[in-house]
Amino acid sequence: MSKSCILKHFGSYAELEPCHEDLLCSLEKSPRKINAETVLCHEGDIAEAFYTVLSGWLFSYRNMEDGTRQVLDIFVPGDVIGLREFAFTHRLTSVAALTEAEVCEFPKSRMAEIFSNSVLLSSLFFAIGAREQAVLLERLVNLGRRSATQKLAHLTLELLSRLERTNTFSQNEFRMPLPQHVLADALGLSTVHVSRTFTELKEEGLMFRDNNHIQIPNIKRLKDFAGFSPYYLNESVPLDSRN
Amino acid sequence: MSKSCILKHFGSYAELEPCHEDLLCSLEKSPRKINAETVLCHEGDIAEAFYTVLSGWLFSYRNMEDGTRQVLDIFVPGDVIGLREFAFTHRLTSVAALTEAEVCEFPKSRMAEIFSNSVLLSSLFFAIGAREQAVLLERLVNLGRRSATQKLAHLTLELLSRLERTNTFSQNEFRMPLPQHVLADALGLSTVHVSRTFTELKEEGLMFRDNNHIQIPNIKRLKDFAGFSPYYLNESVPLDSRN
DNA sequence: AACATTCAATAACATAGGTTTTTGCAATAA
DNA sequence: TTATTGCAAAAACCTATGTTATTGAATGTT
Repeated sequence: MSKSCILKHFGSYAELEPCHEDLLCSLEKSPRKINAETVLCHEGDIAEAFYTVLSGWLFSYRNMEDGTRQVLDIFVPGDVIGLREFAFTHRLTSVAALTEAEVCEFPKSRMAEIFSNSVLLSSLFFAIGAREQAVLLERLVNLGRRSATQKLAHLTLELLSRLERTNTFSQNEFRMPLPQHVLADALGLSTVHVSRTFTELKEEGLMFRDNNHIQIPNIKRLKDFAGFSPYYLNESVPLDSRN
Repeated sequence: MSKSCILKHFGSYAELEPCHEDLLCSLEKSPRKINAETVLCHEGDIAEAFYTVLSGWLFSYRNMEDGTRQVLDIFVPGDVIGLREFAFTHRLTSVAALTEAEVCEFPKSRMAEIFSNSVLLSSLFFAIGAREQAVLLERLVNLGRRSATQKLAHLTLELLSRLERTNTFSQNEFRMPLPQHVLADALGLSTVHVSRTFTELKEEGLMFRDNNHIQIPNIKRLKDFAGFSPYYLNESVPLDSRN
């Protein structure tokens, strides 16, 4: 849990000057701890704040009328939760924690402040929103036109790739604290089929999972298999740091 | 084709003053006509401009390695094409016209101008991006957790709802110029199954289609059936018009 | 007219993934 | 130790949707 995870995250998109850093840091005041399995907010609640994720994993989801559920976002440290609700009075999804986590609440109204004080930070937030769209887009492709094995491999690679933006680790293994029923709800599959799919990936030697621990013996092979190209996560327009 | 479609569209989100209108109108200089079936830009191209849609329908898509295709956005008059590529140097998807259409190109660099000149317009563009996210989110739910009939009904209702924001018409019928293979690629289905699904909806009396013309005898019944709630399209935060 | 092309409907058959159920294995509680 | 609970694996069976083909209607082309 480094001092400012959001700084590290935002800083990976643009050169930040002290004035920007101060403004960003002020969005991480008074962190709040939440336990695993705890619901942070509910679909339909009044949405008056965003959250930055300091540590831990969270996810957003929608409960369907037929008792089914769709998982929509997975949040890791450095992410901002709820940006899209800037345009809405009520929450579009519920959000819950997957692990113990720390989040910092900051009110929507602070966005106006950002828009009026800094062109760079305005651009930066706009760019973050654009990247969120790119992630959703890729998930749409995943759900629409890939097989269960590809879906699972692709989502795993997406998460690994996003973690690599701010962390470095052994490249071919990492912890992914998503139980199979959450993966199922994220990929539009049944839990049983997620299990089958893991054993299939294991039998193919593409990917191994043991108790949330993922191992990928040959990343390139898995990427080819899943049709994963990371440019939608890692390529970005350099933003100018004046003002 | 009214004089400024984008004004009408943006104006439905916030009270615009003359200075904002001037700025927005300047994004609709020199419209360019494109024919149906024409490709406007290709995935991987350098992305240096957005487009506003003056008239006609377009769609964005991704061609997959296995010859398959995923349709990602459907654009109608008033929409902005390519906003999400603000954060990328290359296009994430290809875009093509469904009907004869008119679009206006404006360079990405104009966004900086907007960010530095008007807090209201900054907020507005941010809000448009947020709404685009909400649409993608709902599509994710659609692909992940709904049956083929619900998917088709839901997408139809989404489009009707979006058109109603700036147009008014007979409420239960409209023109939806999407051939079945485009619907299939948007919903992750086969063309054959889209056809089956239309006849099923017809047999249930929920929805009729003849040559791109859609009729919905009982909107409420169809919305209930599809699990469609329009708040993600029509509810919005009022934006302040100072500056 | 004759022909080609596109789009949609239909049928017959194949399969990926869903459902239900049983089992095993940890981790925690009693 | 013995229950209890929560995941995950596996098996058997079911169904929604995919695939391949055929046909017809509408439209465009020569």
